[in-house]
Amino acid sequence: MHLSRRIEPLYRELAAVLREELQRMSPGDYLPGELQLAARFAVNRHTLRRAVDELVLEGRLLRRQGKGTQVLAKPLIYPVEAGSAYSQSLSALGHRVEARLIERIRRPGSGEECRHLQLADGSELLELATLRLLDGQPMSLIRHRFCASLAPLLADYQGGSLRQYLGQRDLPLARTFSLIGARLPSREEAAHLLMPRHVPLLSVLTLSRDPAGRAVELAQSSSRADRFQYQVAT
Amino acid sequence: MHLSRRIEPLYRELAAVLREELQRMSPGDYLPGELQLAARFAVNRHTLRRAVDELVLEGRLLRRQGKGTQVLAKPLIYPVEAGSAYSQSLSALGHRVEARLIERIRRPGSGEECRHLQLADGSELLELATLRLLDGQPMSLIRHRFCASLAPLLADYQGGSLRQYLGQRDLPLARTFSLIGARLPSREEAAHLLMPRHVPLLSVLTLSRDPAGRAVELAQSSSRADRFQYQVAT
DNA sequence: GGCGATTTGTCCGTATGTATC
DNA sequence: AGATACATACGGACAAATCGC
Repeated sequence: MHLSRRIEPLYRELAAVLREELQRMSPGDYLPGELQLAARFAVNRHTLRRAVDELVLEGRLLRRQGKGTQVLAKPLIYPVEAGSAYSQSLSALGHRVEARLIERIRRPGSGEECRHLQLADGSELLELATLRLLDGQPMSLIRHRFCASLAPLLADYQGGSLRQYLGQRDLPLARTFSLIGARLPSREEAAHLLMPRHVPLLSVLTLSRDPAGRAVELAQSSSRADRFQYQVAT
Repeated sequence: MHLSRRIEPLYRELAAVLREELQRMSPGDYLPGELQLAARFAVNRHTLRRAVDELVLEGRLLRRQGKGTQVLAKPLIYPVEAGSAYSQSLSALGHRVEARLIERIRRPGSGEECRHLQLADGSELLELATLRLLDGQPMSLIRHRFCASLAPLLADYQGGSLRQYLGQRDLPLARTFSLIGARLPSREEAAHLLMPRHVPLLSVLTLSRDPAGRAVELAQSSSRADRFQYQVAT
């Protein structure tokens, strides 16, 4: 049925055409519907979808069921000072920083978590999950874990800088070490961060201590690697 | 035709089942064929393929046309001190470290490279590319860039620890800063590192200075994020 | 809020191409 | 050359999310 032996599969040729056309579109624009595009290229809708899959995987398009497929902006990279608090270094650069609390749960800690926090194995932890936005764009997810005894102190936290919140309540924190890795996002993480599945997350595990040296917070931040770099000064 | 409203799409449920079953298989094992698996779960082959797609994207499976679909090894993660020399921290832990020189070229530096190295714009650079292996497994690619005037000093380098080589020639180096990011490998990088395209690289740009404070080496290391984490102590 | 219309998401069926052994 | 495996492409159907009326 195929007219000639193509060197490239059809869906990849389509992807190349679309990729080229995207450059003449503006971020935020919507692609024509799938049926419409499939008709234009005279291919089956599945073949067109497969082509669009490629561009979604490359981070160029965002698909939303019921709405359409949108052209994404080319990402900027924000270098973040690894040593300082999350919000400070960026807002100092004139960026608008937001932190939204998206989850607050109590649960028993894993062995490793309790070890880091110097708690007895299986101690109850308070976990807060926050979504960080930079200039309105979702950038990072952070899971903060505290000993559950700190729950009263954190009861009023609803968003904004967590470091500042704790500092105002006489619990200033300082980082003691960080473990930096990278991985692909889970489906939930990708959904929260409005990002494609294939773009890596830069993942940083940090342990923070109070002035007396007690381990207080174990935080796991996961940031879009296409928008973030961590800078470590020595 | 659907029996009930599923919370998760079928292909994701299948993926979860397969992911679980993979843990009882050994690296190198082949999955049963797609038709066979589809029959076992009583789904269409496309639906099964979609489930396997998920696991391939997660880096758990390797598909090869005509051969089959193979279980990949669960990677070990080596924490590496970000501040110290590459070889030292790992060989101290009892790992076998190798460095192979794979390229040596002279070329004009880009604006950014020259700026970091405090050279005039367009100055000639010497670039060495090394492949690092840990316990026989390729782990990292490093591109070292020096001012070309150092070429005589580096003429004899053929592999092994570069820091040690320079230290023995009265040019000890110390890191001044690191910029850490993550990205997916290029086709070439994936080939050198014998890794799948969808596993992220942890990428670290470091500038090193000699005891007099002169910027000497700009190094860009790219390490398999499924095997490496960087540890930063503060 | 309800109700279509539109758009993307999932699933099935079938056929054929291509790589490997 | 034949068998088997994955890859691509076509087709149809319905589900689920979104939006406007």
